[in-house]
Amino acid sequence: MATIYEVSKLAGVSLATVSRVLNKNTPVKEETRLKVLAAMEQLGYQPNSVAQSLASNRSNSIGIVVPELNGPFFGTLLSDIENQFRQAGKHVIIAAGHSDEKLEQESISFLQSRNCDALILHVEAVSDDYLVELMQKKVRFVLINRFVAPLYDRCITLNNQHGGYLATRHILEHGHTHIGYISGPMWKHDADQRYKGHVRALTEFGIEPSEQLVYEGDYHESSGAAGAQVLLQSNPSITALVCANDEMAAGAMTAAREAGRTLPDDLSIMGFDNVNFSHYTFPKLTTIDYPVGGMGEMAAQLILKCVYQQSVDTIQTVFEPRLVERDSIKNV
Amino acid sequence: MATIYEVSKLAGVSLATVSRVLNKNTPVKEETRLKVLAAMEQLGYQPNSVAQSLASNRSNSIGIVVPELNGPFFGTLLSDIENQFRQAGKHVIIAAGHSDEKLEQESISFLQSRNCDALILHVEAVSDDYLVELMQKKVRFVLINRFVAPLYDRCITLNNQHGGYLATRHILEHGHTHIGYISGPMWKHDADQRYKGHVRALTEFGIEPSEQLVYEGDYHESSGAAGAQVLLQSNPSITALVCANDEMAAGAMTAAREAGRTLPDDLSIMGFDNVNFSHYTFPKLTTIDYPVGGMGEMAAQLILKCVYQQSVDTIQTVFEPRLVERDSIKNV
DNA sequence: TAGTATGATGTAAGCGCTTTCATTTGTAAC
DNA sequence: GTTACAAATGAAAGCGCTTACATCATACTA
Repeated sequence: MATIYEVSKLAGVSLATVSRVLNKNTPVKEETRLKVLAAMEQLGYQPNSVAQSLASNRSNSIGIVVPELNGPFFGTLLSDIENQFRQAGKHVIIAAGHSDEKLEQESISFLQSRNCDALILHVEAVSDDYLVELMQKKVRFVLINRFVAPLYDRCITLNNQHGGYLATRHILEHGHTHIGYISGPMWKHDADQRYKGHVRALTEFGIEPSEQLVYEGDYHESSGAAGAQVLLQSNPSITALVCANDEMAAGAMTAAREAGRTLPDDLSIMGFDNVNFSHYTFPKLTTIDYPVGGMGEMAAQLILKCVYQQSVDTIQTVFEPRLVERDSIKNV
Repeated sequence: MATIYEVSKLAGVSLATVSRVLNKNTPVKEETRLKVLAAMEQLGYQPNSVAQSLASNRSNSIGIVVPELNGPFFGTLLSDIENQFRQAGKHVIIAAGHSDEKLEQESISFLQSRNCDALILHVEAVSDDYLVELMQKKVRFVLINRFVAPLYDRCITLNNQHGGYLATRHILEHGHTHIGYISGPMWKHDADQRYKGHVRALTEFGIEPSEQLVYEGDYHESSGAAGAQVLLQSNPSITALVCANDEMAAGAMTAAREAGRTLPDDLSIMGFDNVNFSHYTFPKLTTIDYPVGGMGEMAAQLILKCVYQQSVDTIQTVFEPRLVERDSIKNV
């Protein structure tokens, strides 16, 4: 592999000049520039990004922590983030946090030791204090799907409560009054907010929220199935089930059918997230769209702006969910 | 951030000694080792991986090119690869090739410029010759889901033909004789092989393969729907549909229902891949399991062995598909 | 006791770049 | 032809580490 030194020799200029045409940060006479470019071409020169990083103290890499790498939700997120950065000549390093405090912290320090210029964090188990400390240590990062007040300007969030509200309101508008709710783990902020939205909608329609009608799941398919089974058995009068995400909704569909219900006629089911498989279910799932893609892009933009000083379009930090009507909801 | 220099000063030893306790590659007296470790602890020392890379000419990073970052298939692949490397203290840099020759090449040289120690490639558009050239340039890489003869020892493949055979044989064993086939893009090696397996099974059962019964899709859901629509309309006697992947099978289900068929009674549907949403469909999809996870792990192992000289369990390069019976196939 | 092998540690030269500061060159004003 | 100033370029010092080689202490052999 040719180095900058060989290029400089061939072009008859100094190292510094080659570096300058590379970085375009200092004017170089057009004539010399062309000589240098020709030399690079001839040698098939490729800058060594590791040496660049060491010398400039910038790695042009962004670390990302997400709970899981697989799963429809994070795939989309990663894909959109990668896209943005790729266009800017940056690259992403990805680590999985598995919703575990220790693993999340490990992932973060792993990425820091990799000299990432910035981090994008979708973390759930780590405390707010830990994140605030991180900021105080001058670590540059953006938070996705989490709001921490002292970090308000680096949080990209979804209005989860409004999403939960929209979901249940839609069901109520179809005349349902006996509505089961399968929540996510309540210690997760988004699960809590979605549930709050659900309660708000019920209240607005004059229905008393009841603990009997709530099952706390873990966002996985199997807990959706378990939840549906439990709720339908103990409350046979239920005509609709609101699930805090699509995976659990899919599980609930299976369990509901096994409990003898015909979908959607005997039971309406609502999802949340609008992940890419949600129209593979039968009946096709009515759900709340979570604009993951947009949020990922926005996180990338925020970093491009704050860390790399690039000018970007307006920054938006709060995103709004949207109802996606398909076939899983029927009038009661 | 503390450097190795400060650690050496505090511990009262030389730079080299600190480096040695860090790398564990040269014996250091236990007593000194402890002194050094204590100094590191006290300073909160974290090695600078960029400097390490530059000095050692190893970046401890592995580049991965996949067609897409989202999608159930690649999510699983990435997840398993990341896991393996993470445990070994390596990290992965991911790029999307989008099944496009130019983009795939760009991704590869992007990762090379990032000084990856090795690459894992799931590429489809780039030519065999290009890959052979890459090998000749001493680029270290492993190929997933692709066989190129001169690179035989670095290809991790699935026996796609056998998978295609298993799929169709299973349908035939259920008494079907009018079987439609929705293939992937025939220029892709796996699509071609799966189809060959299909034909082999038909022949074995004494059925003449007919072009009328084949629709060439693109592996996406929509083409599965289109394929089902076309085939069922032009060949109403079809009682089973074999799809070259699960996405298209999901699309086919929707279209079949729209064409008035009841599933699985009026029409049996077979998938391929066993992606994670395949049991969200209704009826749950019978399919061919593609052991992505295992293959990703194996690719990682191969690199750990050849590039990082770690001893690993046996290396397996050809994987076998396996039938997964669910509910989408009925006797005719 | 001298001689030699062995293990532990130190010295210093890079790895391939960026960047500060100094120098040279070119241009315009006098 | 000088002088003054700006633009272009060069020289060289790092960035934080690894590693070949040199050195030194220690233990063992004869």
